[in-house]
Amino acid sequence: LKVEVDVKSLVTDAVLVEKRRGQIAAAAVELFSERGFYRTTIQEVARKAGVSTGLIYQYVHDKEDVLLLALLSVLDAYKERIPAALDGVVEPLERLWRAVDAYCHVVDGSRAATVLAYRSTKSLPPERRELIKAHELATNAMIADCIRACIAAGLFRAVNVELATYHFVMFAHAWALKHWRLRQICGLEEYIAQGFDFLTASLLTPAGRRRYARFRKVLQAAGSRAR
Amino acid sequence: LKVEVDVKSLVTDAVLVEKRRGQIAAAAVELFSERGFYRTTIQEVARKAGVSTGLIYQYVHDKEDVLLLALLSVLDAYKERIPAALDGVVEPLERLWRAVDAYCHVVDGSRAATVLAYRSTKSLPPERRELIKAHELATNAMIADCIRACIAAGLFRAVNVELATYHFVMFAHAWALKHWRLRQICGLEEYIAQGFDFLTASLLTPAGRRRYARFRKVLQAAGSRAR
Amino acid sequence: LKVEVDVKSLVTDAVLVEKRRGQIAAAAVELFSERGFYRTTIQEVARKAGVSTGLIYQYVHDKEDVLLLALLSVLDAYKERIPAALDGVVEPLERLWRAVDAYCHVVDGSRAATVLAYRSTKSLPPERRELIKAHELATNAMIADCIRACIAAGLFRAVNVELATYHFVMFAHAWALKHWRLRQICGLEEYIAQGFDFLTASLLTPAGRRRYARFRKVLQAAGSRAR
Amino acid sequence: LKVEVDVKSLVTDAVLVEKRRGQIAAAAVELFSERGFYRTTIQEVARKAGVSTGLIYQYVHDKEDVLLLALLSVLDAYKERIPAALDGVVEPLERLWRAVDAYCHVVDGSRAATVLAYRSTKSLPPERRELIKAHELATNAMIADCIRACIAAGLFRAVNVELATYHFVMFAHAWALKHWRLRQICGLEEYIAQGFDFLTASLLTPAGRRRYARFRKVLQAAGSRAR
DNA sequence: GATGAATGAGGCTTCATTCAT
DNA sequence: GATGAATGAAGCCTCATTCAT
Repeated sequence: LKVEVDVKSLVTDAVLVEKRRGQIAAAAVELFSERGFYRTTIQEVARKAGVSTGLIYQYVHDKEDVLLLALLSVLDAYKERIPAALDGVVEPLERLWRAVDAYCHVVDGSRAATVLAYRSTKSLPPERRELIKAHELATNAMIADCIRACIAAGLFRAVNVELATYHFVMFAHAWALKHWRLRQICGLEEYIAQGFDFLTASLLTPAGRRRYARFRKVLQAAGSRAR
Repeated sequence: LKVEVDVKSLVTDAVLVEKRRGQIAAAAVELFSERGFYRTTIQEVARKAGVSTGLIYQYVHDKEDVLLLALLSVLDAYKERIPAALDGVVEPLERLWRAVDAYCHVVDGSRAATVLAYRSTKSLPPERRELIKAHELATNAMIADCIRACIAAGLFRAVNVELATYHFVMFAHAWALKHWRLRQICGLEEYIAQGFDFLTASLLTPAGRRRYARFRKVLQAAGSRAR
Repeated sequence: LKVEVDVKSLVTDAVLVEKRRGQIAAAAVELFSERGFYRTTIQEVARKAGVSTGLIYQYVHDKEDVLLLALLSVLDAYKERIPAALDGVVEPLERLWRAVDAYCHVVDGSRAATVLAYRSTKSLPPERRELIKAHELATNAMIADCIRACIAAGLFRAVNVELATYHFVMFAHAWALKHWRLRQICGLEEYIAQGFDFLTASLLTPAGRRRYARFRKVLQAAGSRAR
Repeated sequence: LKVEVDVKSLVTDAVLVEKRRGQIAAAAVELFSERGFYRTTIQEVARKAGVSTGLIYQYVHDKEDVLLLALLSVLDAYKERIPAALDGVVEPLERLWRAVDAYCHVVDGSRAATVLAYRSTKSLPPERRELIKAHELATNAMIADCIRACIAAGLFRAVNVELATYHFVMFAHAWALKHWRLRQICGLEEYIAQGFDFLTASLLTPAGRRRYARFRKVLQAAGSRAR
């Protein structure tokens, strides 16, 4: 858990701070996701984290800071998993696919936390909220970069990249936000495959289309192998 | 405000109930949107609604019921505006466009309320939550029907309709959910136009494409006329 | 209890506000005097006042506001009793004596509260503290006026009136502040008589001295009659 | 810092105990004076004293014991400074003047601490409180002795010595207690001079008056020399 | 039907004190 | 002897809900 913010702590030992905040954030994500921020008490977070109530306030200023810690720990997952998924992949279209695939899998892995972000970001004071937005933009940029590369390679039309990015982002988030319905329609892999097809169809140039056609089999084969 | 649920009221006069609930819901939407459900007190709702605290509990059982009232009043807007936008339009593609356009405008008209729905639906007890979901599905169905009509008319490919619908729905919601960023990129009309183009490109058959090409000018002309 | 300050209240009925604040202040004076401000809980104040905890916060913003109410209610006693004691008395020396006598009796009547003022004024936020100081100055002014009249009548030397006033004021307060020792030395009446003699001896002109000599008997006779 | 009480310490080395308690008391006086006893935390005292939280509890049993230490360290100042000021002076009137002058200067040197004593003594458990009272009586006795000497020398009337003492004591304390107002009226030296004049005028016999008249110049000359 | 004062349970937060290192 | 992280009881304050008028 890398928290770049100065959620001030009374404790000096940096390693310990890291460890405790990790515990607290993990417990908070779980409880806040389940019950929501306001329905969860600090006592419950403490109990689940296996520490005392007072301890939390040595590592955090506010209950709201606990929320911040929780949200950041979720966002950090994106920052780690997407680059990891892209590692070593050079072909632009494949990179985009990997990024979107990773994104959706992270979302799937912590659907409740994703929903939590939508529910609770507004519960933060403006300054904290900005931090969350910055993280989101950073994540989006990873998708946007892939799209830009596809355009540069002549595979995609020259669209407004950021708007296109939001289609992909909302598509990933929807898996969590509308999971209550989507899960009745299809599984995650199919959701990703169909969605990627759908969103990509708008973007592909004729050249891109040819490349994609060849590609798909490989990708899907890779997909089925991986799972 | 048509609340089909039995939010039990101590008052018998149906007309009065309707009126009071309208007042309460309107005040609640405003306050909940601004401050969130938990940060808003019933006393504040009462003050804004211009009634006494006690009165609210004669028309509602719970604070959660006030939330339900608020959310339903928002959802009702869709139920009214989308059909209204379709009224008298027969051409399938135009119907879809009108529906999406109306959807986005409703969202834009009460962005805060849309965000509220995402934030607060989970604060409802399961039973109430189902009600909200049902409303959402009903709204989605209006979009889905338009898509189905396009498919039937040979303008769209035979895709999974509900998945396609969600792309449109999320696109509309995104205008509220990500407004903090999107507004920096483009205005609402351009957002709708570009987004409709984008999502539609995936669906159009060659025949549909021709029709759409002709169509666009008309639609946009209509758009610029309307606004 | 006249509280000229805007300790804001959520309750609108002015009469009720007056009544409730009276209850709260009375309970607070008693408990704070006994146990001190910090050792007394709001719950205890509520119980003693015969109201619920929450009720207090409809008439007061803070626990500190309760302290303010308590202190002001004490200070108000001076504002009422001293003028009352002077009512109808014209002879300057007698007026001073009456004022000091009344002052000391008020202090004696609520010794604990007087000590409370010394203990707790600093617990108030600066703005509130100023209010208390203003009240104190107003009370002092009543003594000072009497001294000034004696000077004008040629009974007292022309000393620095305010410094002289403080000798009288501290003398009265000492009865409460050092009561643990003073009560072992003499009773209140003797304390007042000796103290007045003592402080007055410094001030009297020869003319004043003659007048005082005649006076004393009358005053003391009045004193013994009254008690 | 000589603490004659058995504030029990876990540490045996008497010199170390002395040193540590000195540190703690000094820090406590400063913080308690500023913020008050209850608003100051032990952690703050520890930080200001440059030691760890836990260490304090090796030299003190209670937070209340820290207060006791603090109050005693203040009272000790009187015990040292007043005798020092009297050293070598034999003339009774001068001795009284020196004692009062020293008293007022000590008060002035730690006005906040003087106020602290008035605010916080009641926060001590009765047994501890007695200790403080004993110290105060001891200090008073130094003044009382001077007064008694003046009476014995025929310079003062035969008044109730202890009551007279309290006039001087309250006069000194008032400089701290009412400093917010007194400082606007005069400086310390003038306060002392005028006050001494005032209180003394009541006591002097004709013989004393003559002696005092001669004396005053010397005293004031000494005063202006010293400062 | 409407009012709004009153209730009191519940949660966040502080901080004196302890204890393992 | 010293440290400082950890504990958890306690208190202020909020606010959903009730009920007498």
